[in-house]
Amino acid sequence: MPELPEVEVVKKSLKNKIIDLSFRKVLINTNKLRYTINKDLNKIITNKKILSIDRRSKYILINLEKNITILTHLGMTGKFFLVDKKKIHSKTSFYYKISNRDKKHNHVIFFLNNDTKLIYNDIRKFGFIKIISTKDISKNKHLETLGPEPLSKKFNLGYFEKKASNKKKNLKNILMDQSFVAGLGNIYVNEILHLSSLNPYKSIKKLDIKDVKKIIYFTKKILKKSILEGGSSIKNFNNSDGKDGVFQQQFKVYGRNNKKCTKNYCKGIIKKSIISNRSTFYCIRCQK
DNA sequence: TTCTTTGTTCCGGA
DNA sequence: GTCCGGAACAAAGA
Repeated sequence: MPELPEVEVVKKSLKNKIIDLSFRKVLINTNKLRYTINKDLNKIITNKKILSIDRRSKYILINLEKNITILTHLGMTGKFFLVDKKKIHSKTSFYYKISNRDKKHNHVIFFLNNDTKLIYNDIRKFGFIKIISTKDISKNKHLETLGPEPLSKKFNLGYFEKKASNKKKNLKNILMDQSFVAGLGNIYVNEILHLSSLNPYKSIKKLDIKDVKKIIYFTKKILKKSILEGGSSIKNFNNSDGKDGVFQQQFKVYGRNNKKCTKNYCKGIIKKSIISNRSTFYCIRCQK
C-alpha cells in the first residue's frame, strides 16, 4: 500500500508531468470512494490550470486556478496512472496494456489538454478525491490535526520530549498517532522500531535520550532512502506513465513472522502480534 | 469463511 | 475532563 515515500514519489512524478496543464474534462465511473465524489467535479475543474502540487502526510494536494484544490488520498490501493494517448499505437503495446490494467477499478479519469489522461485506479476504494478551497487548506479537517512532517526540522529531539514525555502510550502507538507525527504508516513504524532496536510495547516514559535520538534518526533515514529508491525505480522503469507509485521495498521486519532477525549480530526470531488492531512485527531478542 | 489493510469515529475504563 | 486502547467501518481479493 502506498506509504509516505510512495506518495512523495507520486507527487514528484505528477509535478514533472502535469503542472501548467489544464483539465479538459473529468469522467467519473464510480463516485463511491471513501467519500462520495462531488457530482460537480467536472464542472468545477474543467478548463482550470494546474498551478502546483504538494504533499502533506499521505495526502496529495493539486492546486488549481481560482482557489480550487483537489485533495486526494490513495487509501490502501489507490494509484494514479498517467497515460499518453499519442504513445498508444496498438492493443498489444505497453501503453495500451498499462491503461487497461485493472480497468474495472479505473474510477476517475481526468483528461488533460495535451492528450494525456490521468487515471485514478483504486481496487479497495479506500482512497478519496475531494474539492476544497485552497485558502481553507489549513482549516481542513483532514489536515488541521496533523502533527509535523517526519522529514521536517520540526520533528526533532525537543519536539519529541515536549510532546510525548507526558503521555502514557507505548512506542508503536505514539509513532502511529497522526497528530504526533504525520504520515508514518504501520509498515514504516515497524521498520523504524526494528532499526532503533526498541520494543513496540515499550512505554514512552521509559525512553532515554539516546532512544529518542535513534527513533528520530532512523525515521528520517529510512524515509529518505525509500524516496530515493522509489524515484530511481521509476526512472529505471523508463517512464512514469504507467508506474503506479508502489515500489517493492525490502522490509527488514515487516511481514517476517517466525523468521530470523535480519541483523547480522542477532539470531533472534521475529514475532507477530497485534497492537491497536495493527499487525506488529518485532525481534524478541534485539528490540528491548 | 476469514483475514488483511488505513484513517477515523465511537465507546468504555482508568 | 482527558487519555488510552480496542472495536467497528468502508471494499475487495486471497
